[in-house]
Amino acid sequence: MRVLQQIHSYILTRALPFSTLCFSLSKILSFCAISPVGNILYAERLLFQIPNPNIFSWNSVIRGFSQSHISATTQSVSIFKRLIRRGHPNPNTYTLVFVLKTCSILPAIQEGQQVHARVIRSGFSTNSFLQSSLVNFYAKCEDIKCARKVFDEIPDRNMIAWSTMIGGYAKLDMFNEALALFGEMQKAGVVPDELTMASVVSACAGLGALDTGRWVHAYIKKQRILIDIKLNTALINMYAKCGCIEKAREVFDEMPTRDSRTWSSMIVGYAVHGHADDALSVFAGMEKSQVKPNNVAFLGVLLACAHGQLVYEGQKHWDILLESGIQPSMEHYSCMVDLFCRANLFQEAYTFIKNMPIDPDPVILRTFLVACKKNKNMEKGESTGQQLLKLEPSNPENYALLSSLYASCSSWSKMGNVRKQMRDKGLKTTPGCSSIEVEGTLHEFVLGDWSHPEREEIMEVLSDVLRRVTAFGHKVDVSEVCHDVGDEVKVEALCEHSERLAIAYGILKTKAPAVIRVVKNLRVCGDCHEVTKIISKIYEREIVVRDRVRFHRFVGGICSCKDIW
DNA sequence: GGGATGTGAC
Repeated sequence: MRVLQQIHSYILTRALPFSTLCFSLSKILSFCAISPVGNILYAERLLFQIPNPNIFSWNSVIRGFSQSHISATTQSVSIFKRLIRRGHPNPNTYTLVFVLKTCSILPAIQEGQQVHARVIRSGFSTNSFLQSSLVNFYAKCEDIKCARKVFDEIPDRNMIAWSTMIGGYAKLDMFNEALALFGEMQKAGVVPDELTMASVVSACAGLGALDTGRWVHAYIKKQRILIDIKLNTALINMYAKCGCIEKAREVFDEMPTRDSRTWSSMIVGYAVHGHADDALSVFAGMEKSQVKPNNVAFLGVLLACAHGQLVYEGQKHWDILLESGIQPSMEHYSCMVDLFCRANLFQEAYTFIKNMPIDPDPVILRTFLVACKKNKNMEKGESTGQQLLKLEPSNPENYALLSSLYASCSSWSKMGNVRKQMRDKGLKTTPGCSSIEVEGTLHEFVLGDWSHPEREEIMEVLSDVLRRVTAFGHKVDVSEVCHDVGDEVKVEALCEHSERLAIAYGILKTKAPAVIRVVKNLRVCGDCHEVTKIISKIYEREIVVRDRVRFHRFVGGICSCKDIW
C-alpha cells in the first residue's frame, strides 16, 4: 500500500499526460480497492482526483466497496448512483455485476430492481454473469418467485445459474424445491460443483432425509467432487440432523482441517442428541487446536449442559464465554435459563433472569413459566404469564402454558378464564408431531389424533413400554394436559408425547437389531434421550430421536420439562 | 484489466 502511494505521488510530481495518468491511476485503484476499508477510501479519493475516470476505475471502487466490511457496503451503491448521475462513462456488465452483488448483500431491493431494468435496457440480458447475479439478487431479497422467473427465462443455464437457484431455495427453507431442482439439473446433464452440493446437502439436512442425504454423499464421492471444509461441515450437519451422529463424527474425524463452523456443527450435533459429555470434549478439543470458539460453539456447549443437567459445567462455560469477549446473545441467556430450569434450580433461574442486562424474550419467559408450573409458584408464574400475553397476545402457546400453571395450582376459574380468552380470540395450539420412516413410508403421529389404522397395536406396545420402563427403575412422571370438552373444562392426566407414539410404532414394526429414527417437530427434552437409552436396551433396538425445533422457534421452552415418559 | 453459486443456531 505504501509503495502504491509513493508511485501515486511520483505520477503527480512528474505531471504525466492525462491519458497515462488515468491508466496508471486505474491500475493503482484496482490494487487499492481490495479490503481493508482504509485502502478503499484511499481508492475512492483517487477516483475523484482523475479528471475523466474510465469505467475500469469506477468498477474497481464499486467492487472494492462491495467486498469490504459490511458497514462500507452502501458506499458501493452510492458511487454507482454518482456514476449514473454523471452520465458517462456508461456502466458495463462488470459494473452491474458488482452493484447487484452489493444489492444482494445489503439487501437493497429497489436499487437492485433498477439495475435489473438497466440490464434489459442495455441489452445485457444474455450475459450469463448478469443472469446468475440477478437470480442471486432476487433470492437473497427473499423474492424467490422473481428469482425463479429470471432463472426460467435463461435459455442456456450454466452450472452457476443452477447452483444459485438451488442455493436460493435451500436458504429459504424450501428444501423440497431445492432437491427437485437438483434433480432437474441432473436431467439437464449439468455437472454440479462443491458449492451446489453444499446447498443440496443442507436441503437434505433440513428435511431430515437421511436416505437422500446418504445417496448425495455417495454421489459426491462418485463424481469426485472436491469435498472442502464447507461441504464437509454441511455433511456433518446433515448426518447430525438426520439422527446419524456417529456418521457425523466419522466425517468430522476424517477432516484434515476444521474451522470454527466445523467444530460448532459437531458440538451442536452432540448437544441436540443429548450427548453432553461428547459435546464438552469436542469443545475442549476446539480450544486445544486453537480454533477460537464462536458464538454458536458456546451456544452448543450451553445447550448440551442444559440437556445433560450439567449445571457446574454450564456455569463454567458461561464464565469462559464472558471472558472470551463475545457478547452473549438472547439465545445464550436462553440456554442458561433452560439449564437452571431443567435442573430445577428455580431461584437461580429467577435471579439470572432478573440480572440480565437485556429484557428477556418470550422464549426465556416460557421456559421460566414451565418451571413456575412445576414448582407450583403461582405468584411468579402469573406475572410471567401476564408479561407473555402482553408481549405476544396472539401466540396460543402462551395461553396454554398460563392455563396449565393455573391447573397445577388448582385455580380452575382462572384457568377457565384464560381458556376462554384463547377461544374468543380464535387461537388454537399446534399439537406435537413426530414422524418415523418404516420401509420407505413416512408415518406421522400428531398428538391427539388417533386415526392411525394400527392404533390398538400401538397402544399395546405403549403400555408395555411404560410398564417395562417403570420396572427398569425409571421414575415415570405424568404431565397434566388440559382438555376442552365442549364448554366444560376438564383436566385429564395424560402422558402423551408424539415421539413416544412414533417409537412404539417403530418397535411394533421392526425386529431387533433395527435402528429406529424418529424426527420430532418440537424440542426434544434432555430426559427423553436418557429414557430412550433404556428402551433401546430393553427392546434391543437402537433408537435415535432428533428434533426439528428450528422450524418451530415459537414454541421454545414448552418442552422444558423432565416428564417426557 | 475486473465478474455470478455453498456450510453452524436456543
